[in-house]
Amino acid sequence: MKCFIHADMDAFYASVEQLDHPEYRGKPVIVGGLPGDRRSVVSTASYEARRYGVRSAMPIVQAARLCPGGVFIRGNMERYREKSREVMDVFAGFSPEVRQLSVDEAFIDITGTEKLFGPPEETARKLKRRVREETGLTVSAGLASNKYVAKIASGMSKPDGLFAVPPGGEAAFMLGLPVGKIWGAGAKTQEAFARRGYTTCADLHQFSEDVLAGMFGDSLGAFLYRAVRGEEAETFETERGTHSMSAERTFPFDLYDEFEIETQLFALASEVFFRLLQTSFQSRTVFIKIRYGEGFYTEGGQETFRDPLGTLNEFYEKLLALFRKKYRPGKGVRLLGAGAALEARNPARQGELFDESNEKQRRLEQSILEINAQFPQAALRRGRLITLRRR
DNA sequence: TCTGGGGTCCTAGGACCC
DNA sequence: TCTGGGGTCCTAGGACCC
Repeated sequence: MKCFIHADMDAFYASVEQLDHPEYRGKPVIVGGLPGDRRSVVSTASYEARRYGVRSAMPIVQAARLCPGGVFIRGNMERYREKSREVMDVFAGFSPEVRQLSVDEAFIDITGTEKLFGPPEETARKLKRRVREETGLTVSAGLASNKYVAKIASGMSKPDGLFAVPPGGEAAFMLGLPVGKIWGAGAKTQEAFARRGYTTCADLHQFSEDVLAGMFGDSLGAFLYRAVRGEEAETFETERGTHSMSAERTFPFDLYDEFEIETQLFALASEVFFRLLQTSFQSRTVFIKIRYGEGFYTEGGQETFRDPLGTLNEFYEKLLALFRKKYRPGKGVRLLGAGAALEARNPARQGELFDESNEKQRRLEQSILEINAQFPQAALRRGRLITLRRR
């Protein structure tokens, strides 16, 4: 019998802030932006802040109205990632099979670890204690015979709880839940449930897989059929790798000036390209994203080329061409994004990356990358960005 | 109350090939 | 001389997750 823990940190970013700043403990902490930050949203609200109605994804200005006395913090991803590594190290002490889902949660396969840590519930309690002792943070745990049910169970126990679904009790556990608890059915699917009058998993359980597929499409239908029965989600069974890399920025005020927009595009291209250089991937596909202030309307464009990208300059030129093709002049740009689809580097064609014409440019870009890595504060970038900073 | 940033996966249509 | 069918790659858009 398989046995999994889903471990999910409680209000992770806010908890790290309260750990690092004892004066914030017991206070409503809101990570995501300062009260005056236009267009920022709440990333994490501490449980104290949730009592005021503050929630993730809520605009910061709204959070500031609900909780004027709150401690507002923009956030420090570097620090959260560092803390995340500490937590994951603790998990690794309980099983070699740890599957990290995001910065603050993971599945831990504890199948067959009874001799080392005792029965599953005891193991989960030990894990929670170890996380608290070694990192100063609390974690909620769900325990079940498969990852999907463990994931839902951990959500039932927040904060700092433990919820165990007994083996064989998976379907009964799911059937008692409202459709809102189905992980993988978001706002749109919830609306579709509501239109049809479905409120609990039991309402969905009465349908065959074919009927669900007819209502929701083959893929979602098959997923829902399994989910309400407490069966493993197939997406958890396939190992997934990195397929793309991107950066995007929402501007406090819409941009209208084309030079400024293109300068921002260059900044995004630099970010992505230098991150790309630090991986073992190459890219032949670039993409952009434009969101207009008017109507919150978003459109994208992408293009695939025969040969992999060689230089930042080349990446930027390709993004710029796409942008000029898509952009509707005169419209205010709210958000701009740039990215690249990744593929394994082809060693046979490696030589082409270093062809004559690109070699000088590549060396220059590589040294900029190295200097930036060594002296982050130096921020050595191309002239175009320096111009941007002065404006 | 206007709605972040970084990702993955799915769908649907068109091009192209056999 | 009326236009099959399956596989694969590409593009655009959307749903969903934390």
